[in-house]
Amino acid sequence: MVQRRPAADEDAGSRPLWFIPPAGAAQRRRVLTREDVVAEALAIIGADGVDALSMRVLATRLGVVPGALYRHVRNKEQLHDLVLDGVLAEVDHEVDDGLAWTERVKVLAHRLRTVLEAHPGIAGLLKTRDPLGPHSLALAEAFLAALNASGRPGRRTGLAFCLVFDYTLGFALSGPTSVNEQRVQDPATRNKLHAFLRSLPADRFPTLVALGQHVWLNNRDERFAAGLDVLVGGLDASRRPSRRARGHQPQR
Amino acid sequence: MVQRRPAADEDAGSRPLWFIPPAGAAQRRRVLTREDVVAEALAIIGADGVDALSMRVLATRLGVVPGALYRHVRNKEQLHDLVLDGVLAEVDHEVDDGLAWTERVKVLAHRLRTVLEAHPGIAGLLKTRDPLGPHSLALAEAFLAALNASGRPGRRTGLAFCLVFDYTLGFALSGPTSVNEQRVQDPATRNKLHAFLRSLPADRFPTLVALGQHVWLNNRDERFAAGLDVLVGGLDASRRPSRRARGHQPQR
DNA sequence: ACGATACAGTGAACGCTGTTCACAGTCAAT
DNA sequence: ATTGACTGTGAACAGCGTTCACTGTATCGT
Repeated sequence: MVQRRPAADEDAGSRPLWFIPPAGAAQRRRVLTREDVVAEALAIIGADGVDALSMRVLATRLGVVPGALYRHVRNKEQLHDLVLDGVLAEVDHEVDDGLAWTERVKVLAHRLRTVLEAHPGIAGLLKTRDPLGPHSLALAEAFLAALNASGRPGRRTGLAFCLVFDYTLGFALSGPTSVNEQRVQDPATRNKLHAFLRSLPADRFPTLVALGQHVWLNNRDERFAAGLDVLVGGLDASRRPSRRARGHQPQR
Repeated sequence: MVQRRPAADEDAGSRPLWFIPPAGAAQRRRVLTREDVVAEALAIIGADGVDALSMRVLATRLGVVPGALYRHVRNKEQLHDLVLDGVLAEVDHEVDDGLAWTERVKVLAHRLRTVLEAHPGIAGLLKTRDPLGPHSLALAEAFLAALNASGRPGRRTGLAFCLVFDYTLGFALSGPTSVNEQRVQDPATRNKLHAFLRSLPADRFPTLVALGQHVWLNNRDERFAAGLDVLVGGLDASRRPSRRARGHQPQR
């Protein structure tokens, strides 16, 4: 991060220093590797969010000119993909087999949310780009295995997987740094917001006036947990397509 | 869109044309109004998505220099807010009161998704910015009213609202134009993807190998409908906190 | 041991973005 | 008729992702 260019001067006099780094093969020639680039990108995102990641600041922090990055990464899109898999690697996908499948799904979802929110902006990348890296696949495997234990047919398991994954991603996407959440965190602005809601014309927005203060709350954790409970509960209730869970057929 | 600057020359000779436009008061002076700007921005987004909306192309299409836009809009963020409310105005929030609350919620969610996906990228704005414009509030009122008819306490209705809204937004966000979906729409690439999934090491990814082809499918409509059914079904089952729907408490 | 070769990094440029600011021109009111 | 308010102009600033001819160095084959 400080001086990238190795001080080759001091060794110019004494000819052979072949001894010191025999490990690494073609490692010594390249002062910068793709791993370095991705690692520094992860550091930037972890510190200041994904918006702070520009090729220029990344290059500067690596002590290099912007164009040099393109020797290791095709473009910023590919950098995003690499970073994405690096982030998903932080999600522990090992779960206790003794737990019920519902609990396993919940644990995994909570872990995924935690990691995503620790890297602001990452969820936005996951929404549009596909998780096909090794770590992404491992996580998908864990989710699928848990859901598969609920004993539904494969096609419905696929739908359930998409549902849980989409929900978690969507939730993490409007992270705690969004305007939405910031506005609700500060008690003063939250009170002003509640006052605004109550001041709305009661004939046009009766339910908003009455219940608005229950919607805009500083309760991200509760919201995620409650939503996940409803969701997994719904999945549990629709394991076998009984008369209650009609309408799941792939018509249309 | 063509010649914005009015031909003021032809009227320079004959002095008073006070007769023609007495309507509009201070309307004639301004050749460009905020409504014009927002309308053109909506047209751009509707045609080419939110990424195609830059101040420069917007200004060009209005026959104006980029800086002129800042007379009507504080910055691009505010433009996004205005555009957002304009899009949400397209969602019809009238629903038949005769329907069950579950059906009303589903109808509203489907309408919201349709409108959001008709304007690629809009869902991304909704996730971070708050919907407090008049049309946004009307839609929130409709959702809340339907959910409130389920007879749960106010606090839980608020949670249910967030859940349904977040789900719909999250789903619409990874719209049909995302890489994820594009990859699955073309049968050839979809088959390659399925082959890749089957080719994974079965000892590390057993469930993925077996069920992967049920996850990556070209079934957005089915996915949304099925997810919404599970979700609303879960909400229906948890109306009264019975022994089945335990774990909704705001612990942690 | 030496010349050929591959290649990481350089520096400069291109075209794009959002935004600002002094200025010009025009309309409305005084 | 003069003043004042205000919209649109033109140019600029700083930053973005990306490309490309070039340079220097480290490695390989002879």
